[in-house]
Order: sequence, then C-alpha cells, then structure tokens
Amino acid sequence: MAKAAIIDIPEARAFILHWGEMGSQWGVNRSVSQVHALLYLSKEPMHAEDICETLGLARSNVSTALKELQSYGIVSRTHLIGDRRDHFEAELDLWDMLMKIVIERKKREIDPTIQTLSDLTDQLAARDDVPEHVRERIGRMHQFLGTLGGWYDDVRRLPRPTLVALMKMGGKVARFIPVRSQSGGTKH
Amino acid sequence: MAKAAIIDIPEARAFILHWGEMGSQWGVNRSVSQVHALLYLSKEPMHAEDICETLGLARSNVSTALKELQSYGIVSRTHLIGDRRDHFEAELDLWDMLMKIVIERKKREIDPTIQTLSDLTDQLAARDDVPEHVRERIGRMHQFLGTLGGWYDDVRRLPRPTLVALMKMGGKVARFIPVRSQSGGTKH
DNA sequence: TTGTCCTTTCGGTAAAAACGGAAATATGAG
DNA sequence: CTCATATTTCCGTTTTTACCGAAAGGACAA
Repeated sequence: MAKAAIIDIPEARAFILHWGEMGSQWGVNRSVSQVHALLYLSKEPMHAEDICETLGLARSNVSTALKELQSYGIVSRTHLIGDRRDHFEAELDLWDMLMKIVIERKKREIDPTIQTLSDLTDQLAARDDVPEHVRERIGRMHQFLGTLGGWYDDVRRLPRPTLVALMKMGGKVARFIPVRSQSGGTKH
Repeated sequence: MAKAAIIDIPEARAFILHWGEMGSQWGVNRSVSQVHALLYLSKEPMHAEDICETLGLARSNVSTALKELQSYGIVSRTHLIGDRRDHFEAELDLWDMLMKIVIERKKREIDPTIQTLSDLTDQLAARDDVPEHVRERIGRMHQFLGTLGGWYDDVRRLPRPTLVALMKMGGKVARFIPVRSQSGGTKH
C-alpha cells in the first residue's frame, strides 16, 4: 500500500482549497497560494512533479508559483542527496512568514506608491493654479503612507519574542503612552 | 469659462490612476478604487452622473462601486438641498479610513478563515489516522490568525491620538516589554 | 395618480488573468 | 561531449472578472 498522501486527507484538501481562495481575494494567484498551502502541510520537501500530481496543476504553472513563493521568501529550495531535482519547503514559522509577506508587498506596492506621491507632491508644489485642497490631500496621503511604512520598517526589526509579547498585550500598550486628554490612559 | 475639473489636473489624474492600479493589486476592483480616489480629492460631494463623466465609466459601474465603498464605510451619502440626487463624499481622515478598510477585510476574509480553520481543527481532533504534523500545522495556523485578529480587535478600539502616538514611537515601544534574553531592551 | 428623475439590477460582451502544453534552455552524470 | 533529466519560457486556450447598455425599480413633485 502506498503511503497516504496529504491530499487524501479531506481536511488537508479543504485547507489547501480555502487557502487558494483567500489568496485570490488578496490579489495572489490561486495556484500560488495552493502550492504554498501544500508545502506548509508537507512534512518533507517536495519536488515540482510531485506538487503537480498532488494539486493537478500543469508543470509550468507550478514552476511559476514556486518562483513567486521564493521571491516572497516563504518557500525555499533544498536538495536531497542522490536526487538532482529541486525540492521545496515552506517557512513554518508563521510570524516569519507574515513578516516576509508584508515586507514584500510593501516593497512591491506601497513603496512605489509613496514614491509616486512624493513626485506628485513636488510637482504640485511648483504650481500655482491648483486648488489648495488637492495639494493638501495628496500631501497628506503621502505623509500618511510614509509614516505607516516607516513604522513597519521599525517594528519588524524587533526581536520576535518582543513582537509576540507586544501583540499579546494588545491595547494595553497604551498604558505607556503619555496621556494628553484622551481616555484610555492610566486608569487609576 | 467652466470651473476647472479635478480631472484636468495632471497630478490628480495620475493619483486616481495610480490608486486604481494599487487597488487592483490588492484585489479591489479598479473602478472602485478610482471612484474612491476621485471622491478623496473632491472638495464637494459628487453625484453619480458627475463621477461617470469624470472617470469615463458607465453609470451602472459607478453605482456598484459606490455601493462597495459605502459597505467599507469609507464613502458616505449626503444630500444637497434642492437636489434629489444622492451625493457622495469620502472619509478624509486617513486613520479612520485605514481602520475601516482593515476591519472590513478582516470581517470578509480573515474571520471566515478562522472559522474554517476552527472547524478543521475540530474534525482533525476526532480522527486518529491523520499524521500528527498535519493536525499541528493547521492548528497552529488557526491559533496564529486568531491571535492576530484578536490583537487588531483590541488595538482598533484605542483612541486615535493614542494610536498615532504609538505609531510615532515605532520600535521604541519595546522598551516597555520585560526583557528576557533578547536584545532591543533598554539600551542604557 | 401620473410623470419625471434617479438608482439599481440584469444579461451579454469585452478585457484580463490563469492555466496548460510544447518547445527551448539549463544542469549534471557518465 | 553527449545524453538524460530537470526547469523555465512562450504562446494559445480556457476561465474568470470587469464592464457597459438596457430595462426594471423606486422616490418624489405636481
């Protein structure tokens, strides 16, 4: 009897399918997310052919998906002795995984947007026939995204245990913020 | 001479176009993001017909887009005296805007995923023919998303100035986390 | 109530994205 | 070097999604 494949477990199949759906909601190719989900569940690194058969996808498709996942840094290549084929395994630490996804999407989509807004802000500053509120709103968006991006660049460097501790605190971190006139400061 | 429309400002047009592109990268319909960008730049609330002409979109398309933006809570209807038509304006507070977008996407995509993972975890617990690592990894993902979701539900209730202050602190919030054995604690 | 104006829904079409298969390229063993 | 095997690129097909126009569905004034 052949070793039971992951895909034969209904719950695993459901997981992979759902992950694919969710990915596509976030602008990620369905095949890419499915391959990711499969590798996340796989105990051993898998080679491309194996992934194809398991998910019923074309080889080319899997190849592209793997490249994409590697560019995110959440899947890596390994080699098994006596086997020429590339094998692939997923990042198993979910914190690291999330951080890598966020950093990559920031790099791809947010940073260029900030750059564009920066340019537009400059161009608008050099004009005098533009309604003030337009200049102001684009400028504000620029500043906002810049702040957000800077914040992420900052906190992602924190050691993981610190990050976990911060998250577990939730809203309680607010205790440490100097109170001006808002509620939610020190309660007693 | 007619009042110069926003769309005649090249920088505004670039902003709207870019916003549309970025939206589509995140799984948001391009028309939806464009309408949002336009309303964000508009000083006055606009009615649907006006939006159509400005962006060159069909009436039906704009109607759908407005509905979507309202469901996110980042665009609202208003009425002008002496005008039966609905008028629309965008949320101008970018913090509020972001919070609303995130809460809505969480509701639509993350929460159902957590639910699914919860179900799968239960089902897996009732089986004894499933590799341990599969059970464990799905369970871990469930827990991870739950923690993340809980954290967001928590911090989003903080007063806005507190949130802004926290963000401005960036990684410095880590000062307040009890140090175990990691770097990044109190530096001096 | 009736007509006008405004909005939404619906069905078909057009555009875009995903996908598969074949061909091309690369890698490594002998 | 040559062959066998693994991987990627390219291009045509399929599937999905976005979009428009027409028709239906309200709301309000007269």
